[in-house]
Amino acid sequence: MTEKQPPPAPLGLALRHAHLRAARTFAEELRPLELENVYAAVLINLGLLGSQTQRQLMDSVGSDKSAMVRHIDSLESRGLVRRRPHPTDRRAHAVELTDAGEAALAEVLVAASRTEERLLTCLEPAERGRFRELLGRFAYPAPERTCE
Amino acid sequence: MTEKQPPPAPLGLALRHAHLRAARTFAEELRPLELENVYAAVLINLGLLGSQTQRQLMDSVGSDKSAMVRHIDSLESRGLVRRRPHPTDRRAHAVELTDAGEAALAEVLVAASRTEERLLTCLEPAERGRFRELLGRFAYPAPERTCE
DNA sequence: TATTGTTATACTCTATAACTATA
DNA sequence: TATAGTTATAGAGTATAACAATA
Repeated sequence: MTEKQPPPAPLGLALRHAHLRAARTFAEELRPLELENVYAAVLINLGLLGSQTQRQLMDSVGSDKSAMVRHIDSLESRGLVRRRPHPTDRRAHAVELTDAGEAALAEVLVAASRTEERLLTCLEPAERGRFRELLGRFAYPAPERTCE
Repeated sequence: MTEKQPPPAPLGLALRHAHLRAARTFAEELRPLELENVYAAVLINLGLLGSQTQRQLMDSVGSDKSAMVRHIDSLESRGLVRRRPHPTDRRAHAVELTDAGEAALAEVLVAASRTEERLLTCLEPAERGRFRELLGRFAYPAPERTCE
């Protein structure tokens, strides 16, 4: 096989590898909790932002709406979240953490911070904040015309 | 629903959104070619690195080995790649681009560079190289003990 | 013994579309 | 008319395991 130095990987491939690496590390850290990455992401979002509609959770977690129905079903059957009537929109559900969900979230946050610590050892301490900041703007572009 | 300012997203979630955004943009640019992202990634890798085993392609594209079998099957049935006997390892296949594959690759590279241009408009020109560099080290950590 | 590629399985996600009840 | 949530479907990916040929 040809043995060349790998040229700079295409941006999309680098993002795929970065995401795979992060997802695998997170999955390892979550294994003792018997929680999958997506479920952990839902709990984290509910913890950060409080009660959310399924629509909001879709957007913040990045799953589509039928997947989100199943995720909430699973989390609800495990007693970690509950669906409540939305106070102003009768079509929507307000999904919120139960007490068991709050407890699970605390463990998830520990797993998440251990994950980030492991992932970021690749970068110099001074670079870590810069990377997060650039990644944040790349991942969540402001809806201005500078960013289509 | 609670209306707080979103705190800095967890690293893993930001990577997921970043990858989703890139994958969707790339899929849009690839639509006229009737090629899916993974197939394009295989072609790009073959173009960059020359003939590769399926094992090598798995690693560089990030698919598992049974998925890679199907990808190569599809690309081969479209006449874009061919499997050749590996010169030194008789278990392995040397996967290489056909002439039609080289032609398709040229179009894929145009789509890829348009994609990157669109994606990176979120960042100031001066930040783009920095982001790629940090992302590259994050995604492809050197196998030293500084990076587990 | 370990690895490359192949096949098969079960499970999950994605994309799509319909449907309801609301807005 | 559009949206939130639900359900159903087909297609593709993932994870796992087995297997043959070869290292």
